[in-house]
Amino acid sequence: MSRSPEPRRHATLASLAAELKVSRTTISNAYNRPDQLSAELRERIFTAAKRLGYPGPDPVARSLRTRRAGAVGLVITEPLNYSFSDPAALDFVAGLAESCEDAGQGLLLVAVGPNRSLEDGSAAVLAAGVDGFVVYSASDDDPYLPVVQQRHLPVVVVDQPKDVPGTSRVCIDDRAAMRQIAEYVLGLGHREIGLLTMRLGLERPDGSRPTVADPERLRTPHFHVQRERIAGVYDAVAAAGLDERAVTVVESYEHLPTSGGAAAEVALAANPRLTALMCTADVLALSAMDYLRSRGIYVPGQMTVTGFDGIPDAVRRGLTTVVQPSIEKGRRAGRLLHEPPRDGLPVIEVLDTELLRGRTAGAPS
Amino acid sequence: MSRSPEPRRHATLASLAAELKVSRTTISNAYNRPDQLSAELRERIFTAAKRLGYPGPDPVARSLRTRRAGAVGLVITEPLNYSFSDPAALDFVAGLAESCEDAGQGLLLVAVGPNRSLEDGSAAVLAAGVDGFVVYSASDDDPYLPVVQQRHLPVVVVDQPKDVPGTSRVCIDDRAAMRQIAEYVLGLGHREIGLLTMRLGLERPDGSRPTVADPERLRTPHFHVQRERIAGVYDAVAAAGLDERAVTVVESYEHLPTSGGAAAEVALAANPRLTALMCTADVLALSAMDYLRSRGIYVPGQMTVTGFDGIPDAVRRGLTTVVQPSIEKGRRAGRLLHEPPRDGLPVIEVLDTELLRGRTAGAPS
DNA sequence: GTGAAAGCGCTAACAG
DNA sequence: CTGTTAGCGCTTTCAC
Repeated sequence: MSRSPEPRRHATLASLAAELKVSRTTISNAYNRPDQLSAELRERIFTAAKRLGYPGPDPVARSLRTRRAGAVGLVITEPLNYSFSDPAALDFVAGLAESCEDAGQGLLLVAVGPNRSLEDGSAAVLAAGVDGFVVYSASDDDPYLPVVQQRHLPVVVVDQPKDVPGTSRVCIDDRAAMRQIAEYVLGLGHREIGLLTMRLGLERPDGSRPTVADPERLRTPHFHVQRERIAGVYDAVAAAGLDERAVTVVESYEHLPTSGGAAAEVALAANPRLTALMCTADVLALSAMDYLRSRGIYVPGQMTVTGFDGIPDAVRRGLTTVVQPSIEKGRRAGRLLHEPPRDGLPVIEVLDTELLRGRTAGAPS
Repeated sequence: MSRSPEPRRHATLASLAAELKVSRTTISNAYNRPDQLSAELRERIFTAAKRLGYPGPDPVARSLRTRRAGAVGLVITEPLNYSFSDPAALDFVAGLAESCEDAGQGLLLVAVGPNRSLEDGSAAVLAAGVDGFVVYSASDDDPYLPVVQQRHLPVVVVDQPKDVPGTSRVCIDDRAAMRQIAEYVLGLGHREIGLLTMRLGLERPDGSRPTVADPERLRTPHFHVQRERIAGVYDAVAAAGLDERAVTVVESYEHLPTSGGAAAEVALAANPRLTALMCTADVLALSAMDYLRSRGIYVPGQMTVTGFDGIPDAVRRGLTTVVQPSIEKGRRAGRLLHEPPRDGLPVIEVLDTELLRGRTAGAPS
């Protein structure tokens, strides 16, 4: 395989300088400070570079010298197929990517996932050539967060965990938003409500069937977001003067297209008198709707269903839900890293949500 | 803001070595070759590291030394909202991410996009600290490809462009797959076919309304994949002994949820006798179906609709389409980078596709 | 405009 | 098991 003038070994800034008999500074300037040398010389340098196959200053060496990597690390602990199948998470990533793009920064997906051991994942965090991290929706006891913090780089947390000292966060008021939609549902007259939620803890208990969560479990401190959303429902229930037992919480451990249906089934089995199924995520609600339809249960006539997130699919299908600005979350997280507040103090940005009154909630039959 | 024992400036391997009065090698070994020193010493080092806030060897410096960045660069020229709204593209990214994760490599989304100038985008490619690149579905004249090649790193191209010398590629046989589904449609008896396709060129002509593509345009060499799929239809048409004019090609420049409907409208206006709408992407087909329904045109009774990709939504809605293994494409692309063939020769991997006979194709009315 | 000197923080031989 | 010696390829004062 003979190619065109293959460079001896590998062209470097120094070899180029030697070839042209100019100083390394001059070559560096040609790439980084065009105004520091004559246009002709610059041209001559670029020509020689092309001839020698010199691709320009080595990014890694430059990073070492300038102490800037030009990239942001994104740490998502959830399995990738979780995140890539949840439109809300995806929108977040898209927003973050957009913001990075605008700032000319790369976005590095850090190889942290359930396929890998904690050790490997930590190594990946430690080995990431980035200027800062975004940690997306981690559980309160996420093992990677300490590792991220160990890097002493700027960090922005999205959604959860709450209360990471010295760290900025972008989030919504999950509790208030959920309370609002719960009040709406209660206002319609529902008194027996199923609440379908994502897993509340990092561990995956027995198998993977959804289970009814007992009050004990509802208090365990893991996923702050789910907890807050559940708390929002209880807030509304209490405000309406109802008993806590009006709510049947079902926890789904998996994140499949059918998970919501499975959870709905469990909820209805646990309490056949339910007239409303509230869900902490649209994907759950849509799946639950599919299930209900397959069972010939009419929505909203026989069953009210609500979601959370406001993903396009849900909006299209008229789901009554809470719309949260997922893309904007991503953008904000990026901006917090790219243009940190002057005073260097951590910031908490709480974004607005909106109750979307769709066609899936009505009075109980 | 007074913190706990804040390190003087910034702990480094050298400062740790000095502190502990051991050689730098020993510290390095503690992190990279645990078997090269006693367990106690290693422990002692880690303890001191924690105390000084030393996060372990600097990734960038290590990369410079080892000549490995531990990350793969992904170059997608399409606008991000394109890619993030196309489930097939997304599946590809998920597959690639999965493969990177398994290999312990990061995945760097390179800031190349329409928001940025060619110059900025090139700079991003040149500045990416990666060990190789994946270029996803670029047009034949994509301006970033030469820049990627300039880096002299391993490159894997996905789908297109074809014929990049010395570069491996993962793809499917678009032409044969499309021919197959076209033959199926023709076999049902259709003789006037609308073919809805994504944009064929990099530029965006007048505005953004879909347009009927003239034969001239069909020959312009830009997006190889679209071209091949169109060619597959013409193959089938020719094999059936029909005239080329049996096909009305409509090109959509945008990539919105409604683009397929808009293209369908244009196609039907151009030739009201159409009995089938074939699409080069499921997203187009699904949107076209929505449009048809809104116009009271029944599928497949009054209009046959077919897609391409086999995205979950399409499968769920019973679309007749070609299923391609998007996730596997991503995995393969990653593997080609992580475990390159021994002989170093470029490889072309052609993945299998499958015709899915759904519920949206029938005999013409 | 250009060059010389001094590292950025680390790892990889190779000796001891 | 530990230390010594050399850089990896680049940018950045600071003189000239």
